[in-house]
Amino acid sequence: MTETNVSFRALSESCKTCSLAELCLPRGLQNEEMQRLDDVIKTRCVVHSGDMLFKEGNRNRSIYAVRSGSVKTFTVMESGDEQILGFHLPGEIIGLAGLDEAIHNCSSKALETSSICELPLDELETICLQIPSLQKQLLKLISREISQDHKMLLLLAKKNSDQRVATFLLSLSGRFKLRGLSSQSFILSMSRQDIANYLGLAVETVSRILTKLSDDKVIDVTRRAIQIVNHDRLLEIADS
Amino acid sequence: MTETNVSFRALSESCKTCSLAELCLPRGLQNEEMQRLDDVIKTRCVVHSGDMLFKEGNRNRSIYAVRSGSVKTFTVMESGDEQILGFHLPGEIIGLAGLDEAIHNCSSKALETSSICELPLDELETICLQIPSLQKQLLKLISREISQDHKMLLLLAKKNSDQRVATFLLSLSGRFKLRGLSSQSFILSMSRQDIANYLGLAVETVSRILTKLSDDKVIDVTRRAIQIVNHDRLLEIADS
DNA sequence: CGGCTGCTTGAAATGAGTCAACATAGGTGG
DNA sequence: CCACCTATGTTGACTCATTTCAAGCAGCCG
Repeated sequence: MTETNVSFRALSESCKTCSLAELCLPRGLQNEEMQRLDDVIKTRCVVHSGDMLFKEGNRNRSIYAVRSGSVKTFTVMESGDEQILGFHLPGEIIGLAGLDEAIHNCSSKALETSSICELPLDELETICLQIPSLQKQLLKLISREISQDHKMLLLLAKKNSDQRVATFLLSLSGRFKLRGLSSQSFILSMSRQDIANYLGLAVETVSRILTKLSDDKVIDVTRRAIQIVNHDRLLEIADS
Repeated sequence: MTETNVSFRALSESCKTCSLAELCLPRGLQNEEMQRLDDVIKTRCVVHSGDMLFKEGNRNRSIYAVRSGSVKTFTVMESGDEQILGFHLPGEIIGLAGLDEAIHNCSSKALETSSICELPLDELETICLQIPSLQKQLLKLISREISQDHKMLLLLAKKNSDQRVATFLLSLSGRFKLRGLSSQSFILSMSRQDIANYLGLAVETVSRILTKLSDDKVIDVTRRAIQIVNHDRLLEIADS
């Protein structure tokens, strides 16, 4: 299910504070330049929970922008089980890894009904040559992805289970806030299993920690609805 | 200690198979284009074991190429202890994270006497606008960094200590081979402490596993000298 | 030749995983 | 619309891999 003629301007205005917007907004692109960007966006597709966006091994030099909803990216190990590499909210860009092989080296699946835009990289690169500030922004975006991954490496290498879950909740909270949504209360679009997988823990551990945090009045948990009651304490736990 | 006038051509020819070379070689740049690249390289500096290359928080939009020797990159946590993000061999490029803030968000320290080249990003970007293939290469390079980090996330989230150490040795082995060095026997430039830190393990665990691998005739360990005796078995252990 | 740092080894402690049972919500079909 | 069924999530008891603590060893530098 795809529609054409999605405007980059409309896209970026729908989430002014996020990666996607930054791709074109910060340097104040000219109208003509904007038009060029708009032309790049070939398709916008709507996917439903469980649908695959792209698959590891797909020959497709594109990146994708999440417009609404949320998705996860993951790789599948030889053993068959998956490792989740990230959860992606509206305005975030995915598919930045594996551009070197022109083959996606991770897969992406929708966590709920989501709207996604595809940006063919070849065309994006061409436009970057014409709009210097756009090239800069693209580099920044990718660089930020690396920084994010580094934070995750630290989490997995050094933090214990309490710290991991607390850090995870704070990360989501911060990202919701950035998008003008409540940082205090939000709905998890991913299962406990997905959270556990992402954080390198067992489902049972995640469940226990959420229960503990709830008992301690740090958060309030009702199924997938999270309310952060004591933000400071959560921060304390995350960085112990 | 810096010298000027380091040629990109010389640089890339000294390690034909690695990231640095790929930055300019694959598309067959013209001589004139090569000259532009050469001009970008401002300084080449020689650092000694323990010297800092760049520091977290430094305001410096540059990336660095390891010409000889080896370095580690790491962040320092609130608690004060460091998390090593990667070890970097000749031909590899570092400093790709944090370009978004124009501030290094990790530090880098030499593991042995090493020669490093600095590439100011602003100038590199300018040249990218003039040489389209260079822009492509730069993107590929950064993208590969992300792929590498994703492999590491998987390692930390899913692999046990045996698998981690085996994977680490195989990674080094493969990278040495890529550089025309022996993939069978090599010297570790990093301490057990650094390996443990990088792999999210305790020093003692790393030591024990190396001893066990040695007892099992999979590798031969003499202090920091490693010899891979049974490569297939090591692969088996890494992916179990 | 000390003394230092890096490495190894053993024994004990523990955090998180595994296994198993149970609870609950949401979806499906009678 | 209700009853059932399956998914997902929770909880408890036990196990085990890895860490921690402690001690000893070996190479290396001044």
